[in-house]
Amino acid sequence: MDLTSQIAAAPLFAGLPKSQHEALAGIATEKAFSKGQAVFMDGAEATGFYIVISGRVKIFKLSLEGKEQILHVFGPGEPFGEAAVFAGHRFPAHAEALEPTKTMFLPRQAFVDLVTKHPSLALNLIADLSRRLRRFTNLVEDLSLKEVPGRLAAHLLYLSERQGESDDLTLEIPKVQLASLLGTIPETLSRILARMTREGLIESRENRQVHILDRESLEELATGERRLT
Amino acid sequence: MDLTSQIAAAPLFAGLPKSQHEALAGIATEKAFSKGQAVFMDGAEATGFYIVISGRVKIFKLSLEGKEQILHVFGPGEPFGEAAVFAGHRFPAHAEALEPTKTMFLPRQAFVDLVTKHPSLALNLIADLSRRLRRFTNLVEDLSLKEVPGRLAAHLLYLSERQGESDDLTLEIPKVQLASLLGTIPETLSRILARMTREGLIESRENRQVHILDRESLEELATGERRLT
DNA sequence: CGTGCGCTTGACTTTTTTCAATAAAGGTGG
DNA sequence: CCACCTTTATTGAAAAAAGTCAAGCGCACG
Repeated sequence: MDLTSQIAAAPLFAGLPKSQHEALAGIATEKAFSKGQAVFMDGAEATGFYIVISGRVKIFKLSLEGKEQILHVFGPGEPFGEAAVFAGHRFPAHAEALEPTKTMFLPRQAFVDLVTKHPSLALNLIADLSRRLRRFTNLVEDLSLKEVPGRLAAHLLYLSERQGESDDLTLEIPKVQLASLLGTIPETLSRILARMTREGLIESRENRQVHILDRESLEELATGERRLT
Repeated sequence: MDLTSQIAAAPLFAGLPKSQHEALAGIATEKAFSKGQAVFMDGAEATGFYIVISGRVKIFKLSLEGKEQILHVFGPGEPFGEAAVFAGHRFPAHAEALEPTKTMFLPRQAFVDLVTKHPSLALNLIADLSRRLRRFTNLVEDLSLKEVPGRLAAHLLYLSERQGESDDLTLEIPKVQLASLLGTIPETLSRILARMTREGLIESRENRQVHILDRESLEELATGERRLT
C-alpha cells in the first residue's frame, strides 16, 4: 500500500480532504525497524513524530537500575511522539519496535503548519491527546491505588473486551513485557498468575492463551472489592 | 477584576484577539467554591471545563478503601477538565477546592465551536494537552520506577526551582496532600522527611518550610544514584 | 544439537502500609 | 478568652506486598 492510503487509514487524519492526505504523503517518509530496534531514545530531539503502519512499538521509561515501565504499546494506525512535537521538543521516553515494524515519519514543522491551517486536523489531534491523557489517568490510578493482582485482573478484562468479550484471550505480548506494562517484574507476574489459577479465576494455557473461568471475581479484583488470598 | 481580563490573563487564551476574549467572557460564568468543596466528581458528565481564577484545586482519584492519589494541583490561570470536553465526555477524576476558590466555567459546545474557528486557540490547547501528557509521563515514571525517598527528593527540587532556586522552600500544601501527591501516606512521608533530616540533607522547619542543606545528595536521590541508608 | 531466552519457583530482603497511640496547632462556640 | 474538638503530624511495632537473588526447566532458533 502507498503512503497516501496509509495516511487516509489513520484515525488521526480521518475527515481530511483527499488533497490533504496527498499533502501529508508529500512530507511523510517511511521508516522500518527490526525487532528490538530503537525508534528513538528518551531525551532525543523530536524533529517529528511517527505513525505505525504495521508491527508494534513500545514506549517506555527506564530506571538507572534498568527496570522498565511501558507507557504504551502502539499498533497499526496509531501515532506516537506527537506530543513532543508540541511541547518540550524532546521525546519524554524511549521507543522500540516489538517486532519488525513499518512506520511513517512526519517532520515537525510541516505538520505544525498543516495543523495550523486545518481545524479538523487540529480537532482530531486534540481528541487524540485527550484520549491519551485519560488513559494515563487510568495508568496512574492503577499504579498508585491498585496492587498487582488488581492491575492484572483489569488488564485481562481489558484484553477480553478488546478481543470480543470472549472468555478466551491472548496476552498479545511476552510476559516480560506484560510485567513491565503492569509496573512489576516477571517473577511477581508469574506468581500472581499462579495464584489466580489456583483459586480458579483463570486457566493459563500455553502460548499466551488465558481462559477466564470466573469473570465476576476478576472484576471484583480489578475494582478492589476483593483480594487474592 | 472582570471576566474579560481574567480570560486575557490565562495562558490558554494568550495570543487571541481581544474580540475573542470578549466572546469567551460572553459564554463563561463564574463559580466559587469553599475549602473542601467538590468541583466535580469522577464519572460526572463533563458539560464544560474550568479555569482557576484564584485559589487552588486538586484533581485526584480515590480507591475503594479511600486512599487518594492526587494527579494535579492547579492554581490561578490554569484550566482543568478540558480533556474531558474532547474525549469521553465524563470527568476521569474528582476535583476539589483546597482553599476558597474562584473559577470560571466554560460550557462545552461554545468552547468547541470557538476552538474549531480559531487555529491559534486550537494550537494553545494542543500545547497545553501536550505539556500535561509530559507531566503524566513523569508521574508514571516516578510512581513506578522510584521509591518514595526519590519522589520526595524530586519534588523538593522541583519546588526549589519553581520558587527561584533558593535553598529555602515552602511545601505549599499540607503534608497529607503532599503524601497523596507522591503516591504514599502521611506516615511514610513523615518517616522519610525524618530520615532526610537525620542524614543532613534537609532541615525541616515549622509551617511547611524546608531548608535544603545538601542539594547534590538530593539530586542523586531523585535520579536513583543514591539511596537513603 | 546446544545455547539462550522465556518462564517458573523457592528463599530471603526490603519497602511500604497498617494499626495504634500520642501530641501539637488552630478554629469555633460558649 | 478559654475549653473543646478537629485537623495535622509524628513515632513504634507488626504485617503485607513486592522485589532480589538464585536455580532450574523446556522449547525455539540458529
